[in-house]
Amino acid sequence: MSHPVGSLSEEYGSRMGKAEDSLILLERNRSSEDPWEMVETKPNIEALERGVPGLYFSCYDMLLTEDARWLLKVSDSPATLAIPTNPMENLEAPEQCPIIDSQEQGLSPGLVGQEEERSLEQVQSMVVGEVLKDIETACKLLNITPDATEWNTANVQKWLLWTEHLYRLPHAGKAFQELTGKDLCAMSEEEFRQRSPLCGDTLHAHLDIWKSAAWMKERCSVVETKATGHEELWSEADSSCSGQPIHLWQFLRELLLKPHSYGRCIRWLNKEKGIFKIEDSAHVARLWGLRKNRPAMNYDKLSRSIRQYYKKGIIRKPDVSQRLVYQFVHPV
DNA sequence: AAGGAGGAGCTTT
DNA sequence: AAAGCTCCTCCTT
Repeated sequence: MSHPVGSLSEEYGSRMGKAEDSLILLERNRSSEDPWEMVETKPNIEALERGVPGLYFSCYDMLLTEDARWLLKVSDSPATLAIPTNPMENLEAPEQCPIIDSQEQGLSPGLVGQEEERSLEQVQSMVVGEVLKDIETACKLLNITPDATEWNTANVQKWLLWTEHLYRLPHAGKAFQELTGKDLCAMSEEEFRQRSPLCGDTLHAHLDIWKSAAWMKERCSVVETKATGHEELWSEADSSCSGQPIHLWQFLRELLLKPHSYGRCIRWLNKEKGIFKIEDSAHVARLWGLRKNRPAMNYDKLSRSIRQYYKKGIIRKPDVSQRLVYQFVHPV
């Protein structure tokens, strides 16, 4: 079977080939519903309304197909364009999105072949870039390392919770209790299935992708960083790497820093004055809960914590108080 | 119904 | 001890 990622690079062909099977398996198992309310199809639709002749898609969604070449043939199909987006962080600004042009450009047959090859390569490097980026985001959010072999039992549970949450899998954490990342990595797909008949294979596939990503990071992070333009990949300059537990206000700042990923749930109203609005309170609370490993987190509790900042002079209500709008006392 | 203010006791680090 | 978490009451939008 011809897979999009398989021929990506001879260097890590076999490794990625494995991950690629995992990705396809994931697609088969994934619910057709958008697994993450945070990133809806809205941006795609907006893009369409603007008449952008490009495709915005996630690596996972792309791999749904048997062959990435379909991308060259679907630009006249709006239904295909409204692809449910990747749950994590795939919606780049349009200008940063690789755009796959279609035959609308009136290419000659020969050129079409070349273009296809080029586009395919483009797509492939994008797939890898997106996967790495998604994992990086998950790591920051969960405060775990990308290398699964370094996970302790708590990290494993976090990862499980996260993956289950993303893909609406039944909770299987108990079946993997007491297991470290090393244990997990040593387990076969069959062993995964034994522990969790319902989603063991999916979890195993996901872990495989993480393993591949860690492998690739080690092997050719420089190349990939260049190729995908994601300079911040695996960067250390983040609060999640400082050792200290993250503060709520820092976490909110981080979300605000990434409007591409979180703009649908929290955004600046006035960045200069530090005024921001929580657009989706439940979602921000869920993210905070994930970050702090507090499954019972909700907006009621999160907002109580924000209100504690009033006395400390970190966050306040803006002069004209609005629902879900807060202001950093010391904007950067 | 959802959000906001703040008290109070508890937990985690 | 600090920083939240949790639960709660009362109030506002």
